[in-house]
Amino acid sequence: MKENAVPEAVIKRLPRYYRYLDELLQKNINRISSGKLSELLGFTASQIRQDLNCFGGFGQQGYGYNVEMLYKKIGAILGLDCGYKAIIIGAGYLGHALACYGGFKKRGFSVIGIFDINSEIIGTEIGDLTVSDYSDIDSFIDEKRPDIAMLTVPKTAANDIAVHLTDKGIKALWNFAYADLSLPDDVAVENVHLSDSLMNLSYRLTDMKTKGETK
Amino acid sequence: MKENAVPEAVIKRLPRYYRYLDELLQKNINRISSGKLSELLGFTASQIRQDLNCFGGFGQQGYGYNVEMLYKKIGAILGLDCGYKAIIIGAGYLGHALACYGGFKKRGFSVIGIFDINSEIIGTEIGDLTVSDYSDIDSFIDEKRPDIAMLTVPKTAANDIAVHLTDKGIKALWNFAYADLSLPDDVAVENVHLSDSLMNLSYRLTDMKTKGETK
DNA sequence: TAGATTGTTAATCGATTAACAATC
DNA sequence: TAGATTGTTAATCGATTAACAATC
Repeated sequence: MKENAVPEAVIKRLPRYYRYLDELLQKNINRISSGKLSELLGFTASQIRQDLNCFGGFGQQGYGYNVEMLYKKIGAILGLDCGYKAIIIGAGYLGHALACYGGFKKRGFSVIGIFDINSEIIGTEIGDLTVSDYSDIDSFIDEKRPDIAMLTVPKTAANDIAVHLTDKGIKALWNFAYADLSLPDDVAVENVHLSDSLMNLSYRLTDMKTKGETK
Repeated sequence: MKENAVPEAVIKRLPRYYRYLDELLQKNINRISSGKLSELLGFTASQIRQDLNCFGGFGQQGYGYNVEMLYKKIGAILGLDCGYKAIIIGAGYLGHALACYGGFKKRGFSVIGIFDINSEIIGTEIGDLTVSDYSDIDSFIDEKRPDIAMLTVPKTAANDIAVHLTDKGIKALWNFAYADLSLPDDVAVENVHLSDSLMNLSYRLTDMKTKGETK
């Protein structure tokens, strides 16, 4: 029952397993070997067996893996069956996009509130949510106990808000602000630094061009 | 002049260097040692020296690094001085968010067009751009020669659009659709799979909770 | 010159791949 | 049983860290 110290690299791959297993399920494929998964995912068969074995023997020699069982197991490992409730802080375009995206719901997350400080936005409707005043956040958290806060606020405001939310007991932050948050380490922070991602793309584009010239 | 095979891990760290060097510049700090950078960035001093040396000797023994010079060098390595032009395909909330975000401009990118197929959206204004009809994309590309396409379209449409754009000569795709694109390998693709990111956060939250119980 | 700090080599660590015995 | 495919150990590879001579 105690599966300690799963390598970070393995965790990063789990969502990808989950997505492709979902696709297999939808095609009514209920059995798969590490070799076939390898073709599909682009990981080596060896790596796949190694990865899955971090969590226990999910397969069967001579047979392979049961797709549905594997899908459920990985979902459970990822915590997708916990029914985590999320709030969005910042109702700009990005906040809107997150509120409207259906894919999260499909993976077991629910967005139960969206907040802003702009009085022109407060009260407007986004899907089935109404934008609330951020100054009401404390009582909301006390009542509804959200698990995850999605931060789509300007980077200057991000750290103060993050500190406040974690003081109120929120243990997971999905941070879209282009800033690093300073928080106690019993808080999970996942940064989505879009500028970093774009610069990475830019590097590779530039690198390809120079290699093309050299050739 | 030929600095081959820079490790992927180093590239991933470059945007972070760039961001913190920018902050140092804004504080008028123009000299920094790997030790100080280490405190700031959370990389080890050793790693920082190793990283920077992939591109040549930017520092000076007994002195450290010149912040402005380093900032410019890293910017150049990332291709930020190339003045890359981008188009956004998909003018939903996410497309809007990207179009309105000022941070890309600051890093040398310009968004020169935004496209959609929804006739209700076509013609509306987003910042200083007007949403164009995606069916006009070919002539636009021929005329304006954008370098990067940002894909914020439904996952079912993503691959076809990606293939079309790369056929038209676009060599870099920033893909926000939750799908993997099948493209020739002279095309740079950077995926932003937000669901993966959220599941990663979910894993860590879940993992923390179980560890808390065990303790 | 003496002190500081890089550039660079060597040692360590972790992750990936290969191989194969176990077993369904 | 024979064939397939896992679970797992060992080998390889790459990335990080430590150490220190070079040198500003």
